[in-house]
Amino acid sequence: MTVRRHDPDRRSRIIDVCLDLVAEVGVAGVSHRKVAAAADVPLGSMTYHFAGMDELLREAFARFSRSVSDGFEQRMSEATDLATARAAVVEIITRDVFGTHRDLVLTHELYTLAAREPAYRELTNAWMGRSRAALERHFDPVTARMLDALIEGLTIHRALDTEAPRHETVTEAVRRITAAG
Amino acid sequence: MTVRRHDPDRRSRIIDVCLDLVAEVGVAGVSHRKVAAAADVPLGSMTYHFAGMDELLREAFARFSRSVSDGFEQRMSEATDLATARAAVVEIITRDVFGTHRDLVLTHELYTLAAREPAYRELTNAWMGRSRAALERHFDPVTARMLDALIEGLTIHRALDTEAPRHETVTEAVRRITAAG
DNA sequence: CCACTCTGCGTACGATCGTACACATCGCCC
DNA sequence: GGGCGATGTGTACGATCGTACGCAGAGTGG
Repeated sequence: MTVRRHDPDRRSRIIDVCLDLVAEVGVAGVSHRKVAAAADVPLGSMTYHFAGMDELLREAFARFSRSVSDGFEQRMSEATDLATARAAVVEIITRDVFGTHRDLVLTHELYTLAAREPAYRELTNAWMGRSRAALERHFDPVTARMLDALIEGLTIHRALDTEAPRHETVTEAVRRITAAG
Repeated sequence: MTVRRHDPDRRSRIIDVCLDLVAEVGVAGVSHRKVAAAADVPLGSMTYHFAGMDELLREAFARFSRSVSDGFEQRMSEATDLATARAAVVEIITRDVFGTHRDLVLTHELYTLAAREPAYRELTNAWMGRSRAALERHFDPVTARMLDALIEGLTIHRALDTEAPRHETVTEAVRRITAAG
């Protein structure tokens, strides 16, 4: 016995596995036992590292939202002028944000939690704040707000509507919003 | 004993109570027992009227999405020209859609389910289809698409961001999207 | 007015859940 | 090298879950 006595990344690995599990079965479907099994750690390790499921979920979604924001900033920072900034936004909508099914599901799980519990709303607030800040490197604040909302709506409709908006539609929508008033 | 032998609206009442309960504690938090208690029906009545929790949830969200769509169509049907149509969209964003906390939470719960299970995606598809059709009474199809996405994004950001977009921002965003290309 | 069917209910069962807690093992300091 | 915190683990408990199932009444045809 006594395998893996020293496993310093265990806590972090649990968080990652928890995210994968949430993506698969939803917040409603996760349990300490399932996470423990998926992460290949004993059940007692859950209560040792996390005070409860809430703490684990909050840390998991904090990590998730930070990573998405990182990608967003990265993409926007590569733009140099209006044209490339517009193109970056289109890229974000059609590729980045919900590029994987995992990200799509996790985003909605987070929104659902945020809609009900203020603690999670802090995460979405920070997320949206960073998005807007990144957009404001290229657009005025009001336009950035609109763009951020447009990105949100288009990505959701891309994911949840069988007739996804065509690429030209996305490009045109970004053009209209970013057209000088 | 033997109270309420004849109770023809029972099934419908269970569905309504289930929606309220989901709004309160989330899909993750509902159970046959809690719904039964809230609806003041015996536990056995749950399995009698519904094959399982899935069936109950699906019917509940079908009812919810239909009622939201009804309100959307109602609001858009009252518009008579471009100006009133634009105003109607602004009204929808700033008042109707997530006017109540209940609607906000239920919408996200539904989206979360739809992101993972195709059965629920049929509901969101129908919902978005009806929204677009209502918008197309006043705008061309491509613009209707963009508008629908914009409504989605703005309502979400209104709900999940402490710094909600101001009313003029919403008006301006609608104006830009609906400006003739 | 009896018997039979069908609607609806109470309860009980096995599974699974979160959490607590006693115990094993390791690294370290004297 | 021997004791002693610190770290990590296994198990057991009470609660809650979905669901099945036997039974009680009400309605109805004869």
